[in-house]
Amino acid sequence: MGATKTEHFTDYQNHIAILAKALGHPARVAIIEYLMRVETCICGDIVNELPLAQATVSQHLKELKNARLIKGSIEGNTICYCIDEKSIEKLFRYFSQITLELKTKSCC
Amino acid sequence: MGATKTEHFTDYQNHIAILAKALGHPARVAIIEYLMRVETCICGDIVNELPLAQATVSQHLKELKNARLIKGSIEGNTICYCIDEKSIEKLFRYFSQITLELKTKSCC
DNA sequence: AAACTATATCGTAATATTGCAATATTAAAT
DNA sequence: ATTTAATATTGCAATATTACGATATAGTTT
Repeated sequence: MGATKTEHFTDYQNHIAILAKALGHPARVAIIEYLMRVETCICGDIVNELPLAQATVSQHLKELKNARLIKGSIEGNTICYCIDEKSIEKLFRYFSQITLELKTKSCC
Repeated sequence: MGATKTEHFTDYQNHIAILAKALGHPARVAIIEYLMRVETCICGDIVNELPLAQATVSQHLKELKNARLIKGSIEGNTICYCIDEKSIEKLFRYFSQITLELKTKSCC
């Protein structure tokens, strides 16, 4: 007990859940927002932007990377992070579809 | 330590995180999908639809309700659940905006 | 090479989540 | 009033997440 029973759900359901879960923490939402705000992908500086210790930020970045919401490429001494369009687009399409279908329903 | 430091983030960031977190489990994604699939809002039957015990499903429904992703109205003996448009639309707008802004950036 | 900088990993404590059996609650049917 | 049904709550074990200090790693600068 205690662990999520992923095997009972479809790949699609699991993937949406993984993406959503990765955004299920305000620090990680803040990281995405920061990456949007800066011109292109930024090298470094994410730690200074957040009210959390360096180790904690690094951990949050790792989770965003594992979910493929961001990409990081090593740029000499620093690491250049940016948003992974594909994942955001998948979420966009998901909520877009639900929003659209909801319009055809007469509900509560 | 251990608890999320919500106070350091904006209301908006916290709200997006709460909505995303609620969808951060495949069972809850499956519930949303089921509510989409059926004609209007459905009374009952959600438990039979999922590969989890009744108590577990009830808990997942509670979390979706707390995040305001679904609404439940008592209908005599059963409960009528349906998706809360406003929350889905907020997520739609969020990812819509990111997708749009990403197009204006030349990145990785 | 030694010092410095940026980021990752380890270890660990506090807290949260997941899942379920058992039990409670509430309304409907008999 | 009892029984039946649908759903919620409680209690608990297993597991995951959050946060951070300390330490490791790897590239840069001197």
